[in-house]
Amino acid sequence: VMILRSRFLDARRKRRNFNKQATEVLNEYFYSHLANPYPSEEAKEELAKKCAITVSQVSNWFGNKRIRYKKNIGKFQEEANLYAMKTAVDAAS
Amino acid sequence: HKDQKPELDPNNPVANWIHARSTRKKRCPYTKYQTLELEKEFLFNMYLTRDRRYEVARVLNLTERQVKIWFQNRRMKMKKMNKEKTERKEP
DNA sequence: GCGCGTCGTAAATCATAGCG
DNA sequence: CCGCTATGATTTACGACGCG
Repeated sequence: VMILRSRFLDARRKRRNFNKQATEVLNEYFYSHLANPYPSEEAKEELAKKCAITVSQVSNWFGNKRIRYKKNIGKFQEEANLYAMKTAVDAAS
Repeated sequence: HKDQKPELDPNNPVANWIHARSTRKKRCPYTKYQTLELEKEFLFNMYLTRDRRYEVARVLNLTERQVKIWFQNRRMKMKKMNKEKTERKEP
């Protein structure tokens, strides 16, 4: 019984990657708050709405992003520059 | 020649991300048997008495602290699952 | 003060998507 | 089609803080 249930729950691990614009929104927030990339509950709800995903998924994304960024800052440097530039352009316009 | 960013250290922003625990046990995944028994116990009751916790820990070769924390995490998981269910029906 | 509760998270691990 | 890694989700383990 428990085995059946655990298989059912594992089915939730069926996933799709988030679409490009959702990832853009999340990355924009992450890199524009790089000194403290911990969105409040309200900010998470707003991001969730903009990305058409759940608040839990937003939390998962930030958890994964923080740890993976920290583990290898170099790998993300290019991405960081890209989003820093983008937000600078947005601020100018 | 220097941009005045009061709160941002461009070379290592991670240094400001407070959480940096050093003396923590490495996570060790429990066996299928341990998880199954913990789930059965959870089905029996979501909250442990002290005696029950001692027994479960002894039988599964876990510490009482591990069993306590497993139940805390399991309750959080259940809460999350319930929330997801109700949110997919109401709005 | 102790002891166990929740909440949010780090870090490791899991499972698969999806690319080359 | 196949291996590999990127990615989203889940699992242990705590710190912070609350309550009786």
